[in-house]
Amino acid sequence: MALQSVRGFHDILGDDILRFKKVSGTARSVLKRHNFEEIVLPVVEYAELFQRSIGEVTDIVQKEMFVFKDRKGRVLALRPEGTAGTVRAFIQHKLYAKRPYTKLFYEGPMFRYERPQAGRYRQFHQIGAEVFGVQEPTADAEVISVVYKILNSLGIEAVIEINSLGCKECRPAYRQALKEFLSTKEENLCKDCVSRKERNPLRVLDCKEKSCQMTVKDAPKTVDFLCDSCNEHFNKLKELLTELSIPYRENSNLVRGLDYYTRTVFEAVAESLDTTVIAGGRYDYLVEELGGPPTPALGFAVGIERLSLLLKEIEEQEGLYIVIPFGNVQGYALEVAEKLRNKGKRVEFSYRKGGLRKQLEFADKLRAKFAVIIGEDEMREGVVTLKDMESGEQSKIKADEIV
RNA sequence: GAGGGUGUAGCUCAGCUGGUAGAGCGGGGGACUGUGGAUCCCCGUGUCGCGGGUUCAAGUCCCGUCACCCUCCCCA
Repeated sequence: MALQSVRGFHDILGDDILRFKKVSGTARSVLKRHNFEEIVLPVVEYAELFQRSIGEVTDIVQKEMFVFKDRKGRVLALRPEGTAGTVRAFIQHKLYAKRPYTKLFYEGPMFRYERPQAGRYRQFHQIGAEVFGVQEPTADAEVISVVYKILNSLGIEAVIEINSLGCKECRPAYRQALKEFLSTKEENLCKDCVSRKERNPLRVLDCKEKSCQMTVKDAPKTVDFLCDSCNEHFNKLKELLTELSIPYRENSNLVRGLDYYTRTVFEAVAESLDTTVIAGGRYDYLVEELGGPPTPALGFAVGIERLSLLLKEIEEQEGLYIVIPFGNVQGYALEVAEKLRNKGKRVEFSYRKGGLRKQLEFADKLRAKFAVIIGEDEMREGVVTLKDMESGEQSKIKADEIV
C-alpha cells in the first residue's frame, strides 16, 4: 500500500490551515486580553495522571488512551486532554505559592483512540485555559465570557449551555435520588443506560435515546439538590452572565464525561453540527486530589478542528504582489521584489516560464492583487508597470514609489 | 467496540447482464519573448485502495484487509 498517514492522524493544509489558524489566533487574542499566560505542556505524561484525574471508569481512560511503556517500563500515555497536565504543572512548579491565583492557557494536539468521523480525529487540537485559585463565580463568568467572545469574533453560531453539578456536600444526595428514580424506570431505559445507571447515573441524563430522554424529563434535577452555597454560586453566575449580556441556556441535563467536574459545567453546542465545540467547567477538588493544596479551579477547551468546520469564509490574506520578470531583468526584478518585501508586502517572485499571457494567468491563479511587470523597457527607465489585477488598470511608476 | 455506505487519472465522477479503462475540471505545452479573469490547438499506461479466490478472461462476481464517510458508544 502507498505511504499513508496513520488512521485518524491527519494533515492540515490548504484552506484548512487558514481556518485552523484563524480559530487559534482568535482564541489566543481573546485569551491575551484576559491576561492568560501560555504554558507549553508535554504531549506525554505518566498514564496514572490521567487515570487519577479524568477518572478510572470513564471511556477516555478505559478505551481511548494511547498507552505504552518506554524502555524502562514506565507506563506513559499520549495526553487525551490538557487539564490534567496543566494541573500537574501547577502543582509541580508550586505556582500556588507565587500568586493568589493563576491563569494559564495551552494549545496543542490531544490524542484519543476513537473511531474517526467528521470533526473527530485520533489526533486533534485544542486550545484551552484554566484558572486556579478563585472560587468566586466571577471567575466562572470570565471564563464563559472568553468562550462567548471566541465564538462571537469567529462569527460562529453556537449556544452556550450551563448547569451546576453541585459539590461534595450536595452531589451525593442528588446522585442517590437520581439512582432511585432511575431504578423505578428501568424498563424505559436503553441498554446502555441500564448499566450506566449504576456506574455513572448522571450520564443517563444526556442519553440521546428517545425513550431515555422522555424518562429523564421527570427525573430529579441537579439544581434542585444544590446546597446553599452551590445554589448561591450558580445564581450569582447567572446574574453575572446577564449583566455581561452573554446569552446562555440553562440545561439541567448537561453533565460532562469527566469525573473531576464540580459545580459549574458548560458547553458551546453548534446546532448545525449537533456537536459540542467548546466545553469546560469547574473542578474544585482536582488539584488537591493530585497532591496539591486545596485549590478551586476551572477551565475550558476549544476543539479547533470542530470550530474550523463551522468557519464559513476564510479571512482574505493581505493582497499579494507578483513580480513578473520579463526578459533579461532578473537582478533588477529581484531588487524590486526585495523592496516590496522590506515594506512588509507579501510578494511572490514569479518563476513561471512562458510569455506575459501565461504570467498573468499565473497571477490570476494565485489571486494576486497586483502584478508588477518588469521588462527590459521598465529596467531601462528605472520603473515598473504596476497592474491592478481587479480593475485591469496599469501604469508605470518609479521602482521606489510602489506601495 | 457495534451497524451501514464508499474506494476508478491531481479533483468530481461515468464504465450496462465479466472481455482487457473514459469525460469534465485542473495541470502542462503551443501560430504569442509584452498583457489575465469562459480565444484556439495539442498532451492522460492510471498498482481501477490492497491481497487472495472463481473464470479462457474481473474495474465489473466472491472472501479478506486497509482507508474514508455516516449512525451508535463516547467526546473537542
